[in-house]
Amino acid sequence: MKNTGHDFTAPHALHDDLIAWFEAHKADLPWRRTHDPYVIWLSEIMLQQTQVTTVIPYFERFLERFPTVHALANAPLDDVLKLWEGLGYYSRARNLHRAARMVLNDLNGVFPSTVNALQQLPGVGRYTAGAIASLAFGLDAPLLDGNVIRILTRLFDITGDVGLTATKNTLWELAGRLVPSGRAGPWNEGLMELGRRICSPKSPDCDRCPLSAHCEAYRMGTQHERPVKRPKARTPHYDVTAAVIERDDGSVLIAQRPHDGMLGGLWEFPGGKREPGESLPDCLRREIREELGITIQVGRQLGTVRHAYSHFRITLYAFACRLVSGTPHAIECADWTWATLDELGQYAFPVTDQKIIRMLRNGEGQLGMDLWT
DNA sequence: TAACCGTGGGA
DNA sequence: TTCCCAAGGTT
Repeated sequence: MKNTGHDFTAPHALHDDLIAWFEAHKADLPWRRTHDPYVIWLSEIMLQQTQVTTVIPYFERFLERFPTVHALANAPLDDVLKLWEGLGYYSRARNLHRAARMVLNDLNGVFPSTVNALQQLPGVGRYTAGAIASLAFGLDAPLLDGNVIRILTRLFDITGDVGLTATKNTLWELAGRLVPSGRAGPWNEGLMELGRRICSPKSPDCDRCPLSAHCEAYRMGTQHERPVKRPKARTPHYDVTAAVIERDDGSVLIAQRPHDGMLGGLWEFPGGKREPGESLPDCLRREIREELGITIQVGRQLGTVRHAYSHFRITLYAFACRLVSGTPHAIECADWTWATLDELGQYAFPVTDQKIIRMLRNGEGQLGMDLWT
């Protein structure tokens, strides 16, 4: 164990300074109006790798539609994904739904109330378990997220690479020793609020920081160099095609992605990644044949969408297409259907396909007879 | 362990 | 434009 030279088992000005600042400056966030473990749980899942301002409208809509864990467990997964549409990391929605059913079926509807029991729920890791335990149940549990990592590496001027397990273990151990008995909730939440508003990654506002007197990095002038992390590799780029296959009645064909993997369970215009040397129409015809077992004619290009995912970038080329032969049947997709432009709103789409839909609605990509003349 | 998993905002 | 980053978890 690394000796930080501090004894945090006794009351310490660090705790009082942070909690006093938090009580004076904390924002009025929707999930701070309750201790309902279901509500805290929902907020923590949504807040994983997602900023507060992004989460708020999703949180409000979700809670209105699913006010209790019972309501969530009894809903179809497709309804949950629709409410998650655009929020990203969709495995969170699938795990949330599965966990709700576990609470109902395996735990008699009683939400788990210990760190270990919470961590048994799918989608709940060490951080989220600590957050629910301390914020909903008032337990003396630590948590370690990006904010707390930043604050602790600065407070104690920790130079280890935070991507390494050894450094993470040190930080978890430190976070555990720092939790003030009986005040874990405001302490943990105060750390995250401080990290978000004052101890920011690029431009920490040390002049307004209630902890600057305790901060070793501030004393040494190294706050901009903490935390230490190794740079990540550049992301590759791919060309991707999408087919807007229109029937005579104006409906278009959409396919549901497999429930595991990227964007699992969401709907999209069928298509896929272009192989080296392959033309865009060839790519489209191949992908549609492999996905749905049909042959299409590729018409006019409707537009392009550029998008950056976590680990790669794409340029998506959307084409107007017609069915030539065959009957669609699910091969590499989970499901498929024909839908009119109005009906598309019932399905959950990734943002890229939402942009294609927007093109169609704006008339930028006019479908119909003039495609072929 | 390291790769994978989305999206939007800010510098 | 490009890069980083955000109340992480899973495999």
